[in-house]
Amino acid sequence: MASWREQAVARTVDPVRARAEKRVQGFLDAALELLAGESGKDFTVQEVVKQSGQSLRSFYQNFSGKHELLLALLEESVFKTAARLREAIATEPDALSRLRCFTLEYHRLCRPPTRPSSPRSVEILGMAEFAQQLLTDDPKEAARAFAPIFALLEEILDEAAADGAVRADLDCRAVAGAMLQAIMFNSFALVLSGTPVRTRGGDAEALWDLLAHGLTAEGRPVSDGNALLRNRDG
Amino acid sequence: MASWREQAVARTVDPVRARAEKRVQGFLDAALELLAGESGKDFTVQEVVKQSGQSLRSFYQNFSGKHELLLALLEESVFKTAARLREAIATEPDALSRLRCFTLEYHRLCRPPTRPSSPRSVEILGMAEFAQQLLTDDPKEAARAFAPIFALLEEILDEAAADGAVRADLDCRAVAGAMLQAIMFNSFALVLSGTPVRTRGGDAEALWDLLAHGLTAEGRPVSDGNALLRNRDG
DNA sequence: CGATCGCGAGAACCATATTCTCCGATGAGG
DNA sequence: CCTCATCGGAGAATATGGTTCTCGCGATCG
Repeated sequence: MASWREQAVARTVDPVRARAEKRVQGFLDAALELLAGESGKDFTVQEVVKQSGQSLRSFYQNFSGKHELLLALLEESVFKTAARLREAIATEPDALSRLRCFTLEYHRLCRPPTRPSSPRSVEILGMAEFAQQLLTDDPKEAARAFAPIFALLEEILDEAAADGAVRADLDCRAVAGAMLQAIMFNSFALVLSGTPVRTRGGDAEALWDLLAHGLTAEGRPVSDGNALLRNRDG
Repeated sequence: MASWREQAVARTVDPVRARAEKRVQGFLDAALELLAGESGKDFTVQEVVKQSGQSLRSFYQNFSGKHELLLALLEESVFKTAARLREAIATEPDALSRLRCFTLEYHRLCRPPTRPSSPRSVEILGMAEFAQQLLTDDPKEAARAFAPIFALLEEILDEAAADGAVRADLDCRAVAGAMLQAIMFNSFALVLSGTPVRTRGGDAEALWDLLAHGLTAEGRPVSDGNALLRNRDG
């Protein structure tokens, strides 16, 4: 085989690729800094370029456009988040507890920081708008981007179903989708109900309660951990 | 009282206002046509102007900007939708049936038409993106815009709670918010689960099943009407 | 009749994404 | 060391879409 040719090519190509990836990472980091900054989302390509100390041309050489940058950020964010969630649920004893833990923790990660100075809780935040756009404009890409978290949740659901912790007749795939969207966009629910931005607390538990009593076989006890639901006038 | 002065003023102002409202309606109708057209959302202000046969200046005289046009469209759409839902649930015998009917019907209205040639099912469709933006950028306005539908759902929930058809410890306001967002953005759930665009059918019932078993007291029978849930590999 | 106002036509302006053009630096080959 | 090609930096140019401004005509009102 003529692998010597490949080798020769590789010798020139590899360093180039390495530099390219460093550049890409530079843009990604710059974008993250801007997301973390007070300007929040709505950063412009020019800002990313300036922040990264690189050039506009470099940007469009490494990314086909802003869209691709955002997609890369989203995928990175989802990947890290999935890893973090895996850690978080690792210590839970049974499938139902893991399910609850997943719900509460992911809900927390999808929430804007209570203190604006919170330590870079997640980078997803500014991505929310883009994520929504992707979900409507490019379902295929969106599904791929969220696959890590989705797979994790589906795993847990399958376990729970196998354990008999949740109803056996559930379509785990469909339910995982419903749960993910319910958790990610729970803030919409709060807004729709006119809940002022404070009075935040217990909403994760309320969501879990709603989901759990929909997931749990009728007579079965539920690992609530608390009963924070209160009546409207209470 | 100096109502004669108001009268005098009114005599000049009223026709002006009337013409203004006709103009506004013209822009609204034009926008709806564009939404219905194949170009779908993403219409530009210029297109609306051209379609309406009016002038750009008129537009910015009647609307403070594109944002306000979209807001008006959304409010109109929500209002009509709420009315339609009220009709739809009117014939249902009990609160729980009304709840189920509301869920299925609103889900249907929030769904892109299965046949692209469906008779202008709802105008909300193209508004989805704007609605999301409003929900994140201007919670107060968003809550106001969706108030008609929200109020309707809360009514039904209160009735259901009074009837003992759903758990008594539910915070109806919070649950209404969660239900609305779950229904409106159920398409996100399908996308996240990687469901291809076909295979659509039964997802409204699946959602209702999930919600109902979370809303219904444990041992209580549920007005399912069907049991379309199937296992993933089924 | 004349002044005022509404509004059509469209140019002008601004912000952003995207592309293009020029040019210097760097590194390989002679 | 010299030469040349490629990489990539700086930033001008272009495209699009929202928003504002200017002009002028015609209707309406006093």
